[in-house]
Amino acid sequence: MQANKVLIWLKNDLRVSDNPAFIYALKNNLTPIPVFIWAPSEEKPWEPGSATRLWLHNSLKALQDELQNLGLDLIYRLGPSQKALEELIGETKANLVIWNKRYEPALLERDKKIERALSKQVEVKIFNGSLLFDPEQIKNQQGTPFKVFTPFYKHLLTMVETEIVQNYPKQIQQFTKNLKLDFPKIKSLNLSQLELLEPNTAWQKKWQSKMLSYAQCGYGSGFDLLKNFTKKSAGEYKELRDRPDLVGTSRLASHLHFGEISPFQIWKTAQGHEAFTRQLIWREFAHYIMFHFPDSTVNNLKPEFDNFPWKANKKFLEAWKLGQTGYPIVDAGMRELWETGWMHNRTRMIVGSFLIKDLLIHWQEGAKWFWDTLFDADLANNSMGWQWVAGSGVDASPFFRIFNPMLQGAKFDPHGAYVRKWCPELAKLPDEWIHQPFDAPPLILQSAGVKLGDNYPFPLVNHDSARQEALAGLQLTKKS
DNA sequence: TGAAATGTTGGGGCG
DNA sequence: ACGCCCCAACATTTC
Repeated sequence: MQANKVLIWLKNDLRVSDNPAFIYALKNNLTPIPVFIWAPSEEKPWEPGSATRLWLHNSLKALQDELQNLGLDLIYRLGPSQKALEELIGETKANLVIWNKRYEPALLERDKKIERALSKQVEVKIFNGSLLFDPEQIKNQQGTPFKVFTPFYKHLLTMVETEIVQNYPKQIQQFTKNLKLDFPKIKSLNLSQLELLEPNTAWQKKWQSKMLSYAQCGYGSGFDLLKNFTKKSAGEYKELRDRPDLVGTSRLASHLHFGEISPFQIWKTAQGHEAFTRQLIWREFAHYIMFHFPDSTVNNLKPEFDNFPWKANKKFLEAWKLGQTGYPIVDAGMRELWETGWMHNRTRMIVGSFLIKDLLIHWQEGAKWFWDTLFDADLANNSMGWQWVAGSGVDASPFFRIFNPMLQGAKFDPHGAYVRKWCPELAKLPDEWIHQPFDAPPLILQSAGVKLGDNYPFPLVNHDSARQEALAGLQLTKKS
């Protein structure tokens, strides 16, 4: 007897293990037909950025291999998503369509429409494959959404324990033994026909090939990363995670974002390393806030910040993007991002504070740049991170908490190794001046080969006076 | 998941 | 010996 066929509409769940949609199909002896549909315009206003496309291309390639080992093909189509799905239903005679949710506001809305439309002809099932808990499940005692992290965290901790004990592990291997697959012939585009890698200019092409060398995609490399991290670094995570000059973080963010690995798998594997697993709950919190406050990806959660006298200084913004602000720790971070598609979390906070509170540029500009250049660009995390730094979000850092780039540098990059790596023109400066070349005696600069205004820029602004200006601007938000 | 400004304390130098 | 000042070290408040 032929098994019934089920369309699995893949999104940011590019794995087979612990993937609720695949598990459902295999548990019920259905032949899964995995489909990926490229429809970037449906994600507006946050269409996939440049780094996202590169990672996605490679991640799909990795998944395709993984699926082929199971005897499955990955079908590629172009959007509109609804049309593509309806055509596939016709071609495959599938009577069930399933997918794992995405929580971005535009996609939640799109998928609701598609669910309504498809339900007229087939059964539709929707799972959560990317969060420990669906944001809809979680309410405080008053029945309203949590707005502060700590109570949210405590609330989730108890739920996570129960959930893991009851439902984990959900490895696909349990189900593949009895697979009797008869995968149908269906026409599909090639991955390259999706044109995820279509640079417009020569420099984009160069940027791409450089960036691709940093993109180790797929379930396998993600899981290796996790295992190594748990074995070697997780114990020191609490002490080292704030040190951009050392390797102290897991670097799992992009794997998690694209669903190459599930949050449960990470939780389970890293269990007991509280400082680390706590970060997973921050990710939950970010998605939770985005779900309950969908316009927080574009608007201040605290509306009084609309009154802040932001500056639209293109020159400053460009200098920030390229790592030419004259503040070494800021420039090192921005150059690391541009070069590798990743930036250390501590440096993300420093460059964010600098853009907002020293250059007085709106956090949306920073969010857009990160969105385009980060491999791990994730709408929930990105929006929460930037609103946190700006002080305009829920449970955010207060605006007046302004990072001093020299002190942050001295504290978290004490020997300047991080700065020396990404700003080689400063490499010969002694530790004492590495985070503030503009204060160094001329002779020291000279012997280190640093020529301010020539091979390294003068500071765009003076931190002390910029800070005063930011605090004055804060007063304006309190009026009216 | 700051930093600066301001306040307090206590030890030591010194008249 | 004593009071006074200085200032480092630490604590508290403020932005």
